Amino acid sequence: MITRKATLRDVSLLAGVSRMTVARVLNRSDLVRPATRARVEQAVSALGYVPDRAAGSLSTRRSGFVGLVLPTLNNGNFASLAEGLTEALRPAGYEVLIGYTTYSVAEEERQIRTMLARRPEALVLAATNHSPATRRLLDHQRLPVIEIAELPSRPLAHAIGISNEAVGRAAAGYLLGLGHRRLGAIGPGRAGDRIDTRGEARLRGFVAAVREAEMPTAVALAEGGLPNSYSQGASAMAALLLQAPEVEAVFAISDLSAVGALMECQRRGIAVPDRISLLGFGDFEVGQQLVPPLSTIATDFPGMGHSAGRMIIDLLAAAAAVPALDQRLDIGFNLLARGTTRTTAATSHEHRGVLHA
Amino acid sequence: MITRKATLRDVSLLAGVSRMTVARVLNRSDLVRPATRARVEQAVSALGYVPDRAAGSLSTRRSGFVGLVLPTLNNGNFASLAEGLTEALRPAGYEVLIGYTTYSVAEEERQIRTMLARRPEALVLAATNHSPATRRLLDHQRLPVIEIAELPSRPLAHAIGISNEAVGRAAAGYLLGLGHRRLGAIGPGRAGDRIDTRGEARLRGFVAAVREAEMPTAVALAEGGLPNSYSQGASAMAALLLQAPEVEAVFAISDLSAVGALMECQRRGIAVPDRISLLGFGDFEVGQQLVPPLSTIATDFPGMGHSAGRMIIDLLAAAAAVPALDQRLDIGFNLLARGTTRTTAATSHEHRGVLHA
DNA sequence: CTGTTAGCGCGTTCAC
DNA sequence: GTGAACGCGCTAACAG
Repeated sequence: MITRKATLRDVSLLAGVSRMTVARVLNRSDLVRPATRARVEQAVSALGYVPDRAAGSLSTRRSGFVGLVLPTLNNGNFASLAEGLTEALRPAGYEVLIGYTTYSVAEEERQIRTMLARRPEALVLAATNHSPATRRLLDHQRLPVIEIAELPSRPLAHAIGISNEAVGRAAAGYLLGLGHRRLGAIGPGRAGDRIDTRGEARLRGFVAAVREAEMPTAVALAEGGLPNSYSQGASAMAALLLQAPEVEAVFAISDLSAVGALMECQRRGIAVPDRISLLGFGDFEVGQQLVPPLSTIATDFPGMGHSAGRMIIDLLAAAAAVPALDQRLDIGFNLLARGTTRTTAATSHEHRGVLHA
Repeated sequence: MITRKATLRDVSLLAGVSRMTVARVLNRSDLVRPATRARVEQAVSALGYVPDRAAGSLSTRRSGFVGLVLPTLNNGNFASLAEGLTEALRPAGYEVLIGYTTYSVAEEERQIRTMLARRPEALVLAATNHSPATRRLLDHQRLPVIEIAELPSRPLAHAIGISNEAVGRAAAGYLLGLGHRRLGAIGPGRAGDRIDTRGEARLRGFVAAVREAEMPTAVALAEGGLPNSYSQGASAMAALLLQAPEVEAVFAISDLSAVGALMECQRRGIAVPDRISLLGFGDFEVGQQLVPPLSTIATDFPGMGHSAGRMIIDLLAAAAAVPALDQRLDIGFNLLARGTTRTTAATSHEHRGVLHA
């Protein structure tokens, strides 16, 4: 048994053919005689040979990688997005290289730089505020970049997602429509350069819409920095109740915090939705099971990942042709009125988000 | 502006030096005159040059990758494990390449083969039942393999984790110690070749211990296949109540199913823990916030990932020296008696898992 | 159908 | 301090 990893040459020697023939067998070219092919395949399995893609990539100039940069792995929505992207890309032979930034802009820059060294064929970014250096870096590479889960005002190139500000506005509109007059929100915390820009956009939209309706609004931010979590939702709810004891309806930037807030209400004997209506975002699975089930705003995270994958496949196939125009795909959102928001005859239970195709 | 991606040569041409000098600057060698270095650095940033690691790896024969194969991304415990591993490895310059198998043995084989083509320097596997082909494949590669989150009876090499069977036994022992006599369990479903072997090991341990105590036990498996989820826990609980209406204490294979089960009880007006004690596994964050807070068995997933990272760094550093013996690290577990299990004077609230060092 | 030649972008000698 | 030559393992292009 040889002591280093088997190479194409080892296989070719064992099979008594040239390296090129082995390569043909491996790449399913049908210009190889069955008998030769069999000898090669036997040698491959005898040696436990696995082709070295790094070497192959160097030659073909195609890495087979698509990079995905997420704020965190520990969030079901992003995990679903990653799975959707992976599944769309797998049939086309691409692998997804996942990095996470803990919501830090500086860390995003580091991650992207590290990924670029692996020569990804496309990049999917779930953050939308990038450092100037990141923007410059990306400008120099000729590779498709898709921003996802938001529709940035200053996009790098393509974007697939929703307007998080519109989500916040929809939340406000819905709660006001229910007849609530004293609104509140639970927003994401910050820590250093770690910022949940999408969450803040939802919060911004919410506050703006409430102000425009000339209603009072109170906001409590989760302490202890990101990522959003159940316990932060609970303590933010406690803070909100201190600040605005008469609050009637609360929009939580994430289901994670909404669940924590709901539990805090239960511990305090505050009836939901009778005394306080509660609305989340993200449609996390746990929300459906809670008693009462959580009202939330849903958007299709696996679908976003999948769309990004399809877009990448198209973009890469058409790369030789006309350079594509930057695309912008709004996948919309649904407000799911379940058990934590007061019901009135006046409100429908399905509120389609706007779709700018 | 050049039209292809910048290379070392492009930088060297622009800076008016040789490629070697650029390489020296990039690799922080101090044998370069400051003035030369400055010129090079300027050229690098002007071109937005990022070194090609695939080419570098080919030359150094070090990919800088560590592969991590998970059952699913959509599980907080595995996400934490991945983050722990990534953080331990980052300072040493390794990147983590994550793949997931949806609990399928065949898919694991495919994933591992794909990863091996990227020449990882080590592999961390969160599954413990591998196909014969996978075992053969791994035998041919000379690379450290760590199985994680379980201590397999037939390990490939190194292992870091817990005995999931011991977890099940501890669950049974604890519930029996509380005075419960009619026990039940909610276990993982199956679908085709998708199997949650760790979950099944916990279930096996639980059932064995109950039988040894000569008590009756009922088991309901979640329908609809993997992964485990909140809704499956709810429906499994419903099935269990049908099958064994008088059940007094239930062990759920995962907090995910435990939460679903708890909610199902709330919907049916079944008092927890007064009528039924409920115990989960995994210490998911949501459990702490629930009312009542979920009793569970906790183990340190980020810590496991971190330990694996440290082990890999050590193994790789010592690679030249003596081939290391296979290591086996039991990180133990804690039973956290919170609000969903009946309290008796006889039980302590901390039950340390056995530690076989 | 099969083999030969050249080169992908970088690191590692060794000279200068 | 700096540079030239060779090779990592593979594939593209052409020859036979």
